[in-house]
Amino acid sequence: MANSLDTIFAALADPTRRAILSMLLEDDMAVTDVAEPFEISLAAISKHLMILTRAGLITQEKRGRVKWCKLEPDAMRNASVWMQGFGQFEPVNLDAFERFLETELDSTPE
Amino acid sequence: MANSLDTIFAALADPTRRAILSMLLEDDMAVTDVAEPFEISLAAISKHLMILTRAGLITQEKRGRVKWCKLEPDAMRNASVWMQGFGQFEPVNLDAFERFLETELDSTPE
DNA sequence: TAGACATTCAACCATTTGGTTGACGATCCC
DNA sequence: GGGATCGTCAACCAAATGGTTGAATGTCTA
Repeated sequence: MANSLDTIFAALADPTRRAILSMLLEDDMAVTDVAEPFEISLAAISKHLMILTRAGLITQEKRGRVKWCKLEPDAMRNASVWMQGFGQFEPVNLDAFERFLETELDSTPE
Repeated sequence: MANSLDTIFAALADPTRRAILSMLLEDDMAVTDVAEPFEISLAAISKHLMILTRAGLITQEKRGRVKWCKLEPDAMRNASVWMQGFGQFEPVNLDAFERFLETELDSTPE
């Protein structure tokens, strides 16, 4: 299930993947260009991009032989909102909150 | 290094650990009481609590033979701030959450 | 003091993760 | 057509993860 808190937080737990997200904040990028600043193999980057895609944090679109990677900032919103639950509001039922986020995801257009 | 984004996000990626954090939102708890609702062993819970502690998300204080677990909501701030850098997701829609709670009450008889 | 309780430690296991390399399927362009 | 480029796949590896069980440690209490 894409966009679950599990996959989003797991995707964010890796520094390489967070760096990729930061790069994509500037602009959409081809896979090869994403890989350029890193010292690991292209295949490894490709795997990282898969994980980010499964988490819904980016989308990939192939045009010709180039696959373009695009940041999807909204995906982080659920995780962000979940985290806001700690500290900001008064004791709230976070289980209910998690269910709320799930139903919200189902109903979010696009 | 406690409180790094790596350890915080990795700690949050597990549903058991998120559930524990939610429980601690209500009140401080002893390890045994934390473990009670889960079906895994006490040792496994102890490990989860270690991970949450290393991430700085909780603290543990031993009084007598009981070790009390306490939520540290501030620790999430670093991660939260990092995430805010991505996109302008709207602030938490508390109204929507309240409506959700109402419909949930209607649909889940007790 | 002996037992019960609270918690961790140690050893172990299966699965996942993050990386490698080499081969492969597309696609562009000369 | 044929070579270069883009990206993934497959097989493999080491290390980390999440779980188990049983023994050990420390503390309370009858």
